[in-house]
Amino acid sequence: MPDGVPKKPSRIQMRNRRVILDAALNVFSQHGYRGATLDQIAAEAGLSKPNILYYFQGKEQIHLTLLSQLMETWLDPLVELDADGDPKSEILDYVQRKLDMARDLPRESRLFAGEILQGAPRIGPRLHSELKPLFDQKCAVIAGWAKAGKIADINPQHLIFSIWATTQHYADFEAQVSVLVGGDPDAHDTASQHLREMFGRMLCVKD
Amino acid sequence: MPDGVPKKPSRIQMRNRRVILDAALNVFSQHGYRGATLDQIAAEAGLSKPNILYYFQGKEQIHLTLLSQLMETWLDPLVELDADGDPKSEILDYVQRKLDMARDLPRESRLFAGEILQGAPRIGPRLHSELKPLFDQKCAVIAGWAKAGKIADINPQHLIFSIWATTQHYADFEAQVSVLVGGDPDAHDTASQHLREMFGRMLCVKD
DNA sequence: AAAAATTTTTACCATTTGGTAAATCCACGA
DNA sequence: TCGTGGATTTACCAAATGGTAAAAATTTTT
Repeated sequence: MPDGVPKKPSRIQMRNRRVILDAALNVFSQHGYRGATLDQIAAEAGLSKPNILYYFQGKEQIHLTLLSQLMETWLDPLVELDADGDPKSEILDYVQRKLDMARDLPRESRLFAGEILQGAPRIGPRLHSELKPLFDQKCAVIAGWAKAGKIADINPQHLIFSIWATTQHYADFEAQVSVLVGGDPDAHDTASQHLREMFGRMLCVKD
Repeated sequence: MPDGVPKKPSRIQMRNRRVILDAALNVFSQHGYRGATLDQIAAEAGLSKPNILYYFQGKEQIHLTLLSQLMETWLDPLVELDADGDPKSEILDYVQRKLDMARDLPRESRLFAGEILQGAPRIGPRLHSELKPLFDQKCAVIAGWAKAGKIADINPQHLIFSIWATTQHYADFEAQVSVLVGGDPDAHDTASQHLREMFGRMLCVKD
């Protein structure tokens, strides 16, 4: 048998790994890294603690696996921002994709927020190696649009920060948002309309 | 001696309480509630753990004291939003005050963010009793300005959310921001200019 | 200075928590 | 059906953690 080549995971392995990661996402996103316990994760997954540790080397590895998987999903909307598309609608569509993600993946959003809030102790390196290059590239695209007069002359970096901040706010600060605008079933659409209006105006080229 | 009337705290009590709360703010804001330990707080404060517990009933009370004190500071910029002032500059000044707070009180911002991120388990009641009434009141003020044609017809609730999100982002996501725009000494001014531009455009009454 | 009150330290304790060793269970191919 | 390797449980453990009791030290009051 060739060494170093892991054999393909069995059906049970596939299922349990997924179950554990899903349970861990619930617990980590709600309580943060140190606030989460293996017992909680095990209970949520319907498995025993030693059984969890049969599939993952430890608590940190579970957390790291989640963050790694998340990275790709998280950057995807920005990857899709097309330099050859219509500038204004490219950016507004990006806003919409991020807002939809905050609605559809609030646990992931909070997991990421918690990690950054604590100084990115575990995902820091990937911010440099993965996020930074993509960010710089897309900033250059936006700067190009601005220079060409296709959109207003704004600061691309801070524009992206504002998009991240406003969209993720609805997931990360949901506890506060729900207190202040509780029970509105159309909340997502209202937010979408508001952000479209805001960033639409921001990008308009003034005469 | 009259019962229930606490005598005034001594000089030592005043000093140590302040020292402990400052140390706790450092630790809680960096590691979150459960991630923080009394030993860490004690070390940071330069006191022994039992001595900490001589001044506060327990870990939770320290955290709660911090959040309580923070509430006032946190709402202050919004309190100052004046219904009788010039609408556009009132709002832009509010943005500026919030951004300055993110720069000057990043620990407080992260403490608050961490609490909300985890579902506001300890400060939840105060969101209802203190934040909500103020929020509703100021939303009404802004709605009045919009109705009177003094500013664009925007959604006041989501406008405030966007202001909170964009300003606090610089404190709460500082680990990410510093990776992406590292080492710019004028970062705060650049952000200020960007937000002025963005919210200024947002509020302009279109013809 | 002596007494009283407050502050600090020393020495603990019970529980929680991440993790391990080894025995047992079980699915599945020969 | 029986053996085998993967999957699961049982029974632990050491360290960390929030917290306490009581003695000792220090400050304040008389």
